[in-house]
Amino acid sequence: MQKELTIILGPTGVGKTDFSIDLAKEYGSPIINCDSRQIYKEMNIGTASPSAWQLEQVRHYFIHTHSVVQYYTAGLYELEAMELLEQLFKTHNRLVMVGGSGMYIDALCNGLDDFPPADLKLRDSLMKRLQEEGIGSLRNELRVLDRVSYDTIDIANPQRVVRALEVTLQTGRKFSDWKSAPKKVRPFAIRKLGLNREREELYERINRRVDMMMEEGLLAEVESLVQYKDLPALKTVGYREIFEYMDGKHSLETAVELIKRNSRHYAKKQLTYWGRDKEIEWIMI
RNA sequence: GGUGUCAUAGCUCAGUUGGUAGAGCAAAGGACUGAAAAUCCUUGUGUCCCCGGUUCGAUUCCUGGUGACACCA
Repeated sequence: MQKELTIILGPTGVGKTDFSIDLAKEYGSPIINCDSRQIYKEMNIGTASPSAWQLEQVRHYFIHTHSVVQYYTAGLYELEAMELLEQLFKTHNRLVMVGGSGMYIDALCNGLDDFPPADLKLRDSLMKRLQEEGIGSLRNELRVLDRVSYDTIDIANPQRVVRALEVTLQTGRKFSDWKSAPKKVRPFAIRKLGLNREREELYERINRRVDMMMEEGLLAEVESLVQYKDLPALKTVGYREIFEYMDGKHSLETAVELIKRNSRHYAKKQLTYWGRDKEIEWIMI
């Protein structure tokens, strides 16, 4: 029998968790998470992770399994998740995956090119140059070292310029050359189910959920993570705004409003990301 | 009741020495190959509160009205 992976995706707050548990029960499948923040054991309330009760219903993978102090990326996720799927498909024909991180999903479905692991020291020094010399300097260097990337990537986006330069300098091979590989073919079928709701309803759910997070103790959760506030994992909606409140940048009330707004922005950004993926079957709830 | 200030985009406000107007936020659209809940790009027509007056022309000046706020009674 053909092995099949069903991926449930959709904007934050749409109701993926409940949907995935129902489907997993129907399929007799565990749930593989592909949410880039629920992976972290330190982040619970603010990432709207499944509740303890929900976790008892179905076996979950990649929920609270990693630490924010680890450097984690879509590339590592691709490797770990593929290995897990290989194991699970030995005993299952159908598996359920759920999450909202578009890039993690793409990494799993199509694979990323085999860049070497990032050299974080090099990245830091490039970031420092970005601050001191401005983006123009880095752009010029990229134009000399890798003209194709210079012409094709979003040159206005510092993160992209730094990344292209970082790979080129680190490997001695142009970033654009690394990207030429075709998509990887997976040894199982993939079905993508996209959940969506009327925009207004989605936004109301998001706003309400943020209030609930505050009632459940989001403030205390974030306060307990101050020591990690500068790590990439903590640059996350719901955490960043409260760190800013703790720094006196705005009131707690304002922080909550900002979390709501930024969550709405995030939901919209997710929908834009998936807009071009024609493989997704959309379900309006 | 009197005096004063204000009334412009969904919100907060700027501005037009008289030639029908623009910022921030909200909102909408887009990009995306190891930071991705990240990072970046694009989009601003609205009875300029209402009636009248002056004027070639009023959102702008003037009379009156309405509403909000402040102070005085």
